Amino acid sequence: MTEPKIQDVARLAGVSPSSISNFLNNRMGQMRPDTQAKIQQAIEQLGYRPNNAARQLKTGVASMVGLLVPSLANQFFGALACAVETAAARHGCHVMTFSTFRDPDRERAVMADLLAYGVKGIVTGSALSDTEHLVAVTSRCPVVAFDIKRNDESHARIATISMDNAAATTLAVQHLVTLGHRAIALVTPPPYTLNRQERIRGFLQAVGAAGIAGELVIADATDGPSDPHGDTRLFELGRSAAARIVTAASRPTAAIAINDMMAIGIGVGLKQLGRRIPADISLIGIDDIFFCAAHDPPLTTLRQPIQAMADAAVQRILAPDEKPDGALFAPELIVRSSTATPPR
Amino acid sequence: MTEPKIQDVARLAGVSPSSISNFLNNRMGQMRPDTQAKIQQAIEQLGYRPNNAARQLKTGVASMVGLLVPSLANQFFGALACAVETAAARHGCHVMTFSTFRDPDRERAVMADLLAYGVKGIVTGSALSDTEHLVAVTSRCPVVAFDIKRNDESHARIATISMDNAAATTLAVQHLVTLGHRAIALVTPPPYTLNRQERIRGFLQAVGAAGIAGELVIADATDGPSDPHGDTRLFELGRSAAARIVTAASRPTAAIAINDMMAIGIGVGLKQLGRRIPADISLIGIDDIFFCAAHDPPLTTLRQPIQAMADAAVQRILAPDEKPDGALFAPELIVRSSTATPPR
DNA sequence: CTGTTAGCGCCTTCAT
DNA sequence: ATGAAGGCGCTAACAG
Repeated sequence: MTEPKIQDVARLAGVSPSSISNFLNNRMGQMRPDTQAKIQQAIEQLGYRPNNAARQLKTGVASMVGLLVPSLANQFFGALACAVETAAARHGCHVMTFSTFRDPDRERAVMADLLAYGVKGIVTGSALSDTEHLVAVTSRCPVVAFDIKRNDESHARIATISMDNAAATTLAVQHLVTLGHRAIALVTPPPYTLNRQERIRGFLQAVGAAGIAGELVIADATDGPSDPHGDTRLFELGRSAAARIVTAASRPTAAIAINDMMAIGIGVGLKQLGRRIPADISLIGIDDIFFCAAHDPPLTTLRQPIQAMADAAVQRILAPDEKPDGALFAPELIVRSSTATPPR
Repeated sequence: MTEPKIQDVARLAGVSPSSISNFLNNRMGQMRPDTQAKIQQAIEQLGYRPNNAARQLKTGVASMVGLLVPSLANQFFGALACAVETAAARHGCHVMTFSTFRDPDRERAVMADLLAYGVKGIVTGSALSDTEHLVAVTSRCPVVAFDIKRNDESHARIATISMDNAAATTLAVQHLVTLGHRAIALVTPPPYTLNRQERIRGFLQAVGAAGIAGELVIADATDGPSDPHGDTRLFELGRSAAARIVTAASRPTAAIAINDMMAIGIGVGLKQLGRRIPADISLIGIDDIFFCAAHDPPLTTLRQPIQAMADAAVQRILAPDEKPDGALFAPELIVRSSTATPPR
């Protein structure tokens, strides 16, 4: 239970602690090979590992970046966390992840915890419930946001990573139009976030450009069970929205969901209503979470390039001098089996 | 970018640093209320947060536990990470999570990283690819495993948290037998882990006790794409195993999958073969991941009490003196719509 | 090329 | 009830 320290290694190797330190930090510029060998052997013999706390205290920086997500139990954010971990590893960094459960107080608290750990920067995939507070954090370390509510001047110091949300819905509409659809619905929760607003804008624009009917279905259910993990709510919202798609005035033959979770809910709702997908109605999601492939039928979707986005987010923090890797990331249309030509 | 330190607070509050320290550690025994108030105000005014690295260096322990999972992109382990985070929070602890991607070298490396951070203990949900190494780690800090390959004497120092795996399959069989099934298949990858062996044992035993036919389908595909995230492989294995269920000599009218991911794959495969669930064949999974509810039809499953298990794992590390909270956790049968009476 | 030294920010006796 | 002092393990000058 008592770890060997740098002095123990130095003693065993017959050199001074600073040589060990140099060795550990790859400052081998002027070190004789035999010294290196001795050090290496002493380290292994003792099973020595440098104490991160001491190192951090001395250097002032941890080799950690912080990550905030609504919940790791949410498939999308689990995948995001995985991508961020991979991205950080490329820079020799570790990731400390916190779930906020969409609780503003908890969000504030874990931000403070992250700061106390001396993280090099914070990536947040959690909605910004308290903009003021987040902005304050930027004075302590770089902050990169994946989801942002507004995009005004107060966020100048918050870097934003985003897919081209308008392009996603535009591509979806174009795919559907090519298939022959003339009336399409977009199903979304209330557009509180910029992401959603952009998706709506892209939808409206594409539908207008194609000269077809666009039906906006805002699914809002305050009666649902509270949902700290963020999965259930969207799913349920989608399921209950299915009826509104079916009864919409413009008689849509296809539905675009604000994301895959909602699409899956819509799929279940539609089937309960006796509609077949895609024979009666086509369905498209956004994100490309794993279960799109397992859905019945496999779900056509617009894939978010999560790894590329995570790479960019981490790069903004750990290598801010490199060229900012693109502003908006392009969604990729993944055609599976939930879209087809409209009935009749 | 430069954090206030304890001295700054002391100066502003007009007291000594140690009073601040006492305040921070709730050693308020002899402190005058007005002093406390001054300190409190100074802290808020400066936005002061104690430096974790310094605290840890001094006290020797971090308030962190480590968590190893194959990948957070895997739904089950995302949920597990979430549960562990919640459990640790109850003890005022944070969690540092690493994905191993089932790479033994990486597993070793991140274990070492965790040790270097001075974690209080390590929870591993990753298969033990290198038992020797893990055992070595137990001399540095407590280790709790969720999934273990063997259970021999060498693991005496590794605490194990497990659902009663045999009970899960037994319950599944009993549920099916009650429904009227007389021939049941268990579909599993090769039983490399104790978990799987136990599930098989429970299955065989229950099937024998009921006097019905039990078909063991070992799905083994080395030709599949490598799958660092662990989702795809099981899904694909399930899908390709569907044909073997259908053609099995005992003509099973129901299938139990080793877990939900595989069950979902089996479901897709069965449908591709033209079989309806549950009309033609019943299907049961194990775990109760979120998508069971979204599956078509909603999947009957044996729920793992993840939160209770996470609580127990964390307790073993952070409060080892309390009574060990049960050895085996009971699975809970969640009946949805994928099971019904057999055809004819 | 390697050893010596002086803290990093905090906590913990021990005095006061 | 509060202040002073030493050191946790490591790194980064600077000596030698």
